[in-house]
Amino acid sequence: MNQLNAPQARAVRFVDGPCLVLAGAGSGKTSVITRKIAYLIEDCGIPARNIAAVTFTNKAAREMKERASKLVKGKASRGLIVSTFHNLGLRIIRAEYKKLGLKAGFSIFDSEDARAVLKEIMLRNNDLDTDLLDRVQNQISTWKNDLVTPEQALQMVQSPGEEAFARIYLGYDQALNAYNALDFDDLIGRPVQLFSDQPDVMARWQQRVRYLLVDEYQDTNNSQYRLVKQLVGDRHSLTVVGDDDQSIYAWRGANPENLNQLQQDFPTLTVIKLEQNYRSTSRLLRAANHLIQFNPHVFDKTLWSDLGLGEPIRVLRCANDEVEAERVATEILHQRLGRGIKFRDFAVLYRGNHQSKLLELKLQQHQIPYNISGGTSFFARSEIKDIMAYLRLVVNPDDDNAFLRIVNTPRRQIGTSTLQTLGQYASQREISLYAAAHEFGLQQQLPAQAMQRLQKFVDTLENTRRACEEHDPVRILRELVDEIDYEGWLHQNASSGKVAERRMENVHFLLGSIQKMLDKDEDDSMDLQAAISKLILQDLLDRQEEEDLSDRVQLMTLHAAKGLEFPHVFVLGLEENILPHANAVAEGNVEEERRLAYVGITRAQKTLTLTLAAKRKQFGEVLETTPSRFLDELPQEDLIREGFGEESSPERNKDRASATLANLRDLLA
DNA sequence: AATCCTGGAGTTTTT
DNA sequence: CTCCAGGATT
Repeated sequence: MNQLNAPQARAVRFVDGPCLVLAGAGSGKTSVITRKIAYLIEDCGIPARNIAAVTFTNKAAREMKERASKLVKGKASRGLIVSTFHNLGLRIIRAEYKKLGLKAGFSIFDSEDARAVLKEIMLRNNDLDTDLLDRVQNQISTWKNDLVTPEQALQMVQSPGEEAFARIYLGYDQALNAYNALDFDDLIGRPVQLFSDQPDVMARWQQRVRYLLVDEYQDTNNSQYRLVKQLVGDRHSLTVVGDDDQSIYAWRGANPENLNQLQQDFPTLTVIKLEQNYRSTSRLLRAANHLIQFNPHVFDKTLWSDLGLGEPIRVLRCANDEVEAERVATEILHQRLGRGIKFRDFAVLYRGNHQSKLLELKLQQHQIPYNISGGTSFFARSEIKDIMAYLRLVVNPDDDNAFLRIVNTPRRQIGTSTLQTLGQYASQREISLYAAAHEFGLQQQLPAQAMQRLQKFVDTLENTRRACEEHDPVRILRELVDEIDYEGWLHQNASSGKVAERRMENVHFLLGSIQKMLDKDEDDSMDLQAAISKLILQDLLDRQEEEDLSDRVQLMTLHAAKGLEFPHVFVLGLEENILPHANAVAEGNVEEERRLAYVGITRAQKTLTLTLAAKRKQFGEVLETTPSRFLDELPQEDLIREGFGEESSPERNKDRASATLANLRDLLA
C-alpha cells in the first residue's frame, strides 16, 4: 500500500459503496484494480471466488490476472474471476444454457459467421442489396446492444427501409436459434435478458459476485452496463475505473454517458480522481490537458507529473505524404544514431490503417525493422476457421454454417446441386443439414453416389463425436485431421510448401491450445465444448513475445495504441479530414477525434513529434491539405513548428499567439 | 479450380 | 490510385 499515492490508496481502501475512479492516462489504474483485489481478499476477508474483475480485452485480463496473483499470497486468489465481459457472459450462459433454450454444445459465431448468415437471409429475401450487408450487421448489433428484440425493432421502425432491416434481424435471430448458436452480442444480451426474466437466477449470480470491478468503464455499451447493474444489485459493491477523455469507441456502441449515468444510478457514488501521471513529461501533459479542454467535461481533471519539463513537441509540416514518411524514417535513424535510442522505443501512430503503407515502404528502404499490430487475427486464418468448423460441428450438429464451410473442404466432390437438394430437404423438414444428410427420405431425391459421399462425411464426424466421449478428445481430433488428410489439402492449395507447413503448424497450435485448456481444468469442469467456445473468444496470437524480444519500431493505429506507452512517439497526418477524420467532422463528432488525438499525445513518455503533409495523394489525385484544428488547440509555447513558412521557436510562437489575440481584439473592437 | 475482369469503395475494432 | 469482392471466363 505504501507504494501508492494518496488518491490511489483511497480508491483501494474505499469499499463501503460504489466507487468511480477517474483514472487519467498513465495514472496507474491497473495497479489500483489489482491492489484493490488483493485488499478485498486479504484485508476485507472476501473470498476470491466472490470477486470479479471485468475488462474488455483478453490481453488486459491476462495482465490483470497475473498482477493480481502476484500480490495475493498462495492459493488465496483461487476462484477469482478476471475476464472479459464476453467471457463472463459465456460463463453465465454455460451454466444456464438450458434456461435460455440452448442445447449443449452451442456454437458461437464470430462476425464473419454472422455475416454469412445475414447474407444468406438477404439473398433469400432478395429485397435488399447485399451492399447493405455491413449496415444491416451494424444495425443489428446496435439493436442488440440496446437490448431491442427483433419484435420490438419491428414495432419501432419508421420507414420501409428500417422495416426491412428489422425483418432481417428477425430472420437472423431465428437462424441463430435453429443453428443452436449465439453471436458475440448475445454473450452479453442473453444473460441480461435471463436476469430480468428470472430474478431468482440473478440472485444466485449476485451471491456469486459479491464485489465487482470494471476496467475501461468508458468503453461499456448499454447492455454491458445493464449486466453490471444486475450483478451489483442493491449491494453497491462496485468499483469502476475509467477515463472519459479516452473514450474512442463510441462508433461501436460504447456509451461514455455511462460514466455520468453512474452518478444517477448510484447516488452514493464516491468519485476519486487519479491525476498524477507516471508516464510522461510535464510538457506533454500540459499539451494533452490544453487540447482536451476543448471538449466539454462533466468531471474535470488535470494530469500532472514530476518527471521534469521535457522537450518541446515538434510539429513537422512536410511537402507531401511521401516526404512525411521519408522524414519519419530518417528522423528515427537520426535519433537512434545521435541519441542511442533503440528502435523498439519508437512508435508511429496514425488514424487509418492505410496510412502505414507509405511509411512501411520508407522503413524498408532504410532497413528499419518494424512491427505492425493489427494484422489478421489467428481465428481469421482460413485453416483455423476450417478446423474450428469441424470442431463446432462435432460438438453442435445443428451448426449449418460450420457444415457448409467444411462439407467440401477438403474436396469430397459434394457440389452445389447436392447441397441445394440437401438444403431444400432440410428446410422442408425443419432440421439441420447434418441431420438431413442422415435421413432416408433424402435418398429418393439424390443420386446414389452423392448420397454416399454425404453419408461418408457425416459418418466421419459422427464417429469422431462418439470417440471424443470415450477417449482423449485431442487425440481423436488429431486422428480426424489425419483422416481427412487436411495436410494434403493444404499442400495442394498453398502457393508453396512453406506456406502449407506454416498453416499446418497453426492447426497443431490450435489443437495444442485445446489440450492445454482441457488439462488446466481450473474453474469449472472444462470439456471439449467449453474449450471450443472459450477459444473463439480468445486471440491465441501471442506474437507478443516475438515483438517484445525484437528491436523494432512499433506501427499502429491510434485506437490500437490505447493503453500502451512508448518513449518516443510520432503521430502522422495532423490534417483536417484525417485527424479529425472527414466522416467524423461530417457527423459532428469532432470530440471523439479530439480524444483520439489526446490518446496519441498521452502515449508518449519523453518526446512527441506530430507530422502533416502540405499535399497528399488521395484517390489518385494530389490535394492540398489543411493543418488539423487540433494543432491550434495545443499550447503554442510548447511547440516547435517546422515547414510552416516562417521557421519558428517557442518565443516566436508566443508572439504569434499574442498577435492573433491582438487581431481578434481589433476585430471585436 | 484458376484466372481474369469489373465495379465500387475508400475509419477506427474487440469479442 | 489501390484494394477487394463477386462474377464471368477459361
